[in-house]
Amino acid sequence: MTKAPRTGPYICGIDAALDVVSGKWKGLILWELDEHGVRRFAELRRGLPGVSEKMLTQHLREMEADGLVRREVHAEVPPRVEYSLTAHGRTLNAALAPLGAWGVDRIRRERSDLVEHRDAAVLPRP
Amino acid sequence: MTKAPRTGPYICGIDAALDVVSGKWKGLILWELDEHGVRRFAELRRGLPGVSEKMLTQHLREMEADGLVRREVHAEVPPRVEYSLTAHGRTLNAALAPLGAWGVDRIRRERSDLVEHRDAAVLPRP
DNA sequence: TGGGGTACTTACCAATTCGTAAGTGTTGAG
DNA sequence: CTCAACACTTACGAATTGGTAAGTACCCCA
Repeated sequence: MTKAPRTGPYICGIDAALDVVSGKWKGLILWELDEHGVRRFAELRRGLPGVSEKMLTQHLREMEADGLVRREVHAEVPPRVEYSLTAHGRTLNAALAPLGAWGVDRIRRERSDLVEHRDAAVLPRP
Repeated sequence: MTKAPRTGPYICGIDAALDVVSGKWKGLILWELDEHGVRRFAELRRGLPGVSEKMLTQHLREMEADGLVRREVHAEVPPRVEYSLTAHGRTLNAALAPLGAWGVDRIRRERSDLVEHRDAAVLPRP
């Protein structure tokens, strides 16, 4: 089933913002769409390694309902659906930038603190 | 039980940052501690209306393990435990500020869009 | 003697979130 | 004729997350 529509008002701005961003892939979806401008479903799928079709559609629908993502269906065959950010979605991405910077900094700290830690490389995207 | 230690590396900074902030009350805890500097357990409890003791301790322990919160126990009776932000925690709060501003803006939009909407007032804290 | 305040912990349960796998219907390529 | 690609939807179940309630141990105040 889809996401519960959140009962009760928000307590603060962070609360409201985290409500639309939390979801296993939403941050990445935002990033992909901001990077490429327009993406088709299968392109997003390939861009987010490990995502399932179910979660991708579910997240995209929620983000559309939240006014972050625009969904354009072209009545063709095979079907073509294009996703892009709305103006509101782009402002969210901008607001997330400092948090992303904080995150990469944190990753850096972790990797220098921990000695026993030689796994896969991290792509330092914002 | 407590939180699973997250398998696999982070994909990007947002990913890493959201990992430490997501949790029903963590944003509010950060805000409370930043606002007051130092808070005792019961003070935090009173500051977060609706939180249970279990969730509060659980979140505080996780945030301590993540290096965001400092916990000082004073060997007195009755017990006194003081919580405050570390430097790292304060930088996180700074990085969250734009997101908070985005959130209040979003709340404002919502409330002017929706007509049938006359419930409790929202405290517009950052 | 009884109640409230301090800071928790534990057990159990409910709700939410995520993953896996399969099915849908059409088209073009081999 | 068969299979892949497109963009999904549905059913089921596991994992994670959060809520409720009770118990702990000690003290102060009335």
